[in-house]
Amino acid sequence: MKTFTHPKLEAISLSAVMQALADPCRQQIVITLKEADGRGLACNEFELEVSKATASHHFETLRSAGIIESRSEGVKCLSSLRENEMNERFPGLLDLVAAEG
Amino acid sequence: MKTFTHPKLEAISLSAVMQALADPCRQQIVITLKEADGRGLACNEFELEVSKATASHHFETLRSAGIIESRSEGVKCLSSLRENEMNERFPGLLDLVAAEG
DNA sequence: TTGATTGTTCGAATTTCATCGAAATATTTA
DNA sequence: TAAATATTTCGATGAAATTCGAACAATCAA
Repeated sequence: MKTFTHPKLEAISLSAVMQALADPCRQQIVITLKEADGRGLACNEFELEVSKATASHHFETLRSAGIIESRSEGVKCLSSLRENEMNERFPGLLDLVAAEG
Repeated sequence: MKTFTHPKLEAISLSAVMQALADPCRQQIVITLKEADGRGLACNEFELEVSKATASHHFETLRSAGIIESRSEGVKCLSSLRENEMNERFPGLLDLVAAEG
């Protein structure tokens, strides 16, 4: 069973977050997660036009930047937005991304 | 006399803006411009720890992303934030950067 | 236990990015 | 006109990011 690590709120850097959110594929992930409204989504619930290896990389990028959190559940990996924390650290930022969807 | 081109408001993309703002050196430029409160600043008024060639590249990146505008004045190049336009297109985004300063 | 499903990790190819020194350009000043 | 100043452009380099296929690992279902 794979476990994921997530940075603490204070350790989240603007540079890493901006970098992560600059990619259209990762923006799409954030938009889809926002629509899911807190429910954790598995990788195949995102309509991404990249290989699973690439998708996995994008989730890792968003996770290490502090934007999403992931947990294993059975054979799946459920991801969700760290929306409250992101709004505390960078108010309004996720909304800007969602507004592009 | 060098003239600069600036993208129209509608042509400003979130990806390009995020990408531009992900770099610490460019964040510093934005912070300094915000403090200048609308006054155009020449390159040497920023305390950047990079060569002039690199600095020029960073200004170009911010310019083509739509974040700053530049104009030649004599031998200098004065840059300023496109703050009103950025606040219209991506409300609050520049403030998030400034808050890191 | 065999197979199907889900996702990660590895290794490699390609592209993009940050950086610099040197040369070029434009403007002002002497 | 020559020198000084401010910045861009060029060409190169090394580092980082994106992408993929293939191999691997874990779980579930038959």
